[in-house]
Amino acid sequence: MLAIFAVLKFRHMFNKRVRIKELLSNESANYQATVMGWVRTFRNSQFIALNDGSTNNNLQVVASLGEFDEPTLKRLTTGACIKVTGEVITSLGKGQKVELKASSIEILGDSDAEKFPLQPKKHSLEFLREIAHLRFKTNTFGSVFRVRHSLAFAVHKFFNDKGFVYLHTPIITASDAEGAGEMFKVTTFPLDGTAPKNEDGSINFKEDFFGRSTNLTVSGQLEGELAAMAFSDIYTFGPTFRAENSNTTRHLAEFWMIEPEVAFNDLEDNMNLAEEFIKYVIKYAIDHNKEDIEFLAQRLEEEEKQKPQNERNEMTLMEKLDFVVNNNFERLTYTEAIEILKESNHNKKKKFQYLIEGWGADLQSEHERYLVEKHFKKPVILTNYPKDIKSFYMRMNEDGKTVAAMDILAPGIGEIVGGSQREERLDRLTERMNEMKIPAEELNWYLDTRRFGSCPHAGFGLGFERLVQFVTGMGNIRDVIPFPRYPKSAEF
RNA sequence: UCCUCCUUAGCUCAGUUGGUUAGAGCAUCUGACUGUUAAUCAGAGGGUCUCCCGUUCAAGUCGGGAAGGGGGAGCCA
Repeated sequence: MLAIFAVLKFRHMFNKRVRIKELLSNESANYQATVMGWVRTFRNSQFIALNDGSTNNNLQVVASLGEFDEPTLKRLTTGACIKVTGEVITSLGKGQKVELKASSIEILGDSDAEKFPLQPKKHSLEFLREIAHLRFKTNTFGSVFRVRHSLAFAVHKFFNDKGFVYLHTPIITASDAEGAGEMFKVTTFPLDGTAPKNEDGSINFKEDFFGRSTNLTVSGQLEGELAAMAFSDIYTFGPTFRAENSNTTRHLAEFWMIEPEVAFNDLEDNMNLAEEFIKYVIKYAIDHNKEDIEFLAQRLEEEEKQKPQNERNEMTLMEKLDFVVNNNFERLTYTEAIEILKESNHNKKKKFQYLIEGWGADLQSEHERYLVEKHFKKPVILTNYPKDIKSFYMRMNEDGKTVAAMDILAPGIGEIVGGSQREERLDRLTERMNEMKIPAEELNWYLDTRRFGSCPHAGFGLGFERLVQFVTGMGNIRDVIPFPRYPKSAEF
């Protein structure tokens, strides 16, 4: 037994390192340790600020004068990767409690200081976006992506703890009838015009890889409903794709979506689930990534100082998150929202670009922002929208005019959740599909849910990147996904 | 896709009514110093002013077009 342990121990020699986060949180001193990481700065030919991505806090490595040769010291440039062994001691300087007094320094990877684009100074987010393959090495993106990880983990923990089944819905789909947006085509046909054609000149997809026209998914909802009709409680969490020519701070062509679907839930259950879910994952991030969120909050505060007084946020990032976790979301119907907007001074003084005149129109983002940021100053759940501005699968209300839909609007980013109670009555559903010219034959499999043991059910979709934006305070959605895809951009 | 603003050194930005050799801070390099905290001090190198066309004796500066980027809108998550 002992021998086995010894072998295992030696086999992992190279990785017998201490993470910097652990080393710094353990305040004891006077022990030997090995660390590996990347040089942030090298000051005074003696002090290396070393970072390994476990935290934004750097470990101060001391290379005492005269103990290391000049060629080695020359290679301690910003960005270089090194392995250091030495003694952890109580720091002789003031900026940190402990530091590592190096006895050996090994250069694992050089970094040419004249060519390495990251410097020990502030960079603009636009510049870092151009070098997205290197931006993980900065404090801001270190924090953003550690928070993103925590939120993703919390998503699974929340649903798993509630007994939901995590369902993997297909990324390549055949249905293009959902109307959720423009789709990316998936084909193995050549693009030089030689693809097989039908007599009328259209492409003959019968000869394509799947024997039919296929696309990248825009939503896993319809497939999710199939599984909810058997498991009762399911959720999906995966990539979705929209080929819309959207150039905004809150749209991506490739983004991750969370879509729970729950049998026997009505609209109110659905709202309760969504609200509980959002609060849970935010709380999880606060509890597990306090340092990162505080760093991002400070970054945001400095950014805010550049803005004129009236455009600044009243709350800090941490206050905003605490507020969301500890307060109920405001719930009101579309009809009530229209009344509030119509009677608002903003509307009467004609400050809206699109004035609210009556019932039935879709809300513009200026209206959503007014409700969330000016009127209620908290997240808002809007329900029971006019049927004409919503999807075919949403459940018709008794009034025959509205559907059991709900949108959750968050301060700063707008719509974060879109959901509904689904239309479980086959006759009503097919009627709506006819009205909206949705080809029922193509969705026969979907309609089977209503033919064989249909039941009331509800679900929602939550844009994961918008959630990450909300929690990190990042203004542009392109900065909360590692490798953003958007019109004219698919680098890395 | 529409509206709007921007593009000058590796980065962040100045650049006057069009006028000689286009500047600063940071970064980089060289040297000094050595318990520093985005170290400090001294010096040096670094520019096809995004590209194309035009107006002019003369364009970084004015006009037109293109490309790229930011912000806003629409579509939505």
